[in-house]
Amino acid sequence: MGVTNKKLYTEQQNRIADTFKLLGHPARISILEFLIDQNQCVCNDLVNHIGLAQATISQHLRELKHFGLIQGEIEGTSVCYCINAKKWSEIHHLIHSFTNQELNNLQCK
Amino acid sequence: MGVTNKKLYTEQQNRIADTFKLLGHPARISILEFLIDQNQCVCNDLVNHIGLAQATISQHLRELKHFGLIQGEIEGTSVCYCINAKKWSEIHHLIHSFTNQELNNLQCK
DNA sequence: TATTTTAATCGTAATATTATTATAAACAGA
DNA sequence: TCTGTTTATAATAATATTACGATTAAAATA
Repeated sequence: MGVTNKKLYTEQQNRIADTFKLLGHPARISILEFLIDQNQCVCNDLVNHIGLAQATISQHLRELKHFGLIQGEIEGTSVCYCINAKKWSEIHHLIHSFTNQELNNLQCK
Repeated sequence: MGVTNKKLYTEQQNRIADTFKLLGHPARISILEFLIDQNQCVCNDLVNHIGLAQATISQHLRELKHFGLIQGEIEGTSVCYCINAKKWSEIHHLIHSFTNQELNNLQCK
């Protein structure tokens, strides 16, 4: 138990859920907002801005990176991160296609 | 450890993350899609449709209900669930306001 | 070369989540 | 009333997530 059985769902359902899950932590929301605002930044900027331990920020950055939502470039001793605009757009459309669904004759009687 | 310190983030960031988190499981995506498609349904319909144990479906329904995204009405021995259209719309707008943000001069050099 | 800076990773602990079976409660119908 | 149906909840187990400190690795700088 405790393990999600992905075979019960369609690929699309898993894709949507995985995307929502990635965004389902305030640290990652904060990181993304900071990146959108600042255009780019370095790991240490986020440590100072958010107030989590460096290792924790690094862990969140790794998740965002593995998903392809951000990318990092080594610049000397630091790593410059920015959002991958293509992936951001993909995610936006995927999420929008789900939340934008029309509810027709709802309301339980 | 293992506990998210919500005080590090703004109310809005927590609200957005909580919303994404709620939607971050394929069973709940599947439930919502079924409800959108069928307009309304009963717990047992979902058990048959998804293939999880009844108690597990009930647990997911409870989370969606606590969030206000669905509502249930007792009808004899069963409970008729449907989506709360107002909350669905709120969530749609909240999420959209986040994912729709413009990325200006991105790309790490 | 030695030191400092920066970020990734390892090891670990606390907590949360997901799933199950068993049980209880509420109602319908024989 | 007794029985079956339906759903919720309790108890529990497995796994995932989040956070931290310590360590490592790589590059810049003294």
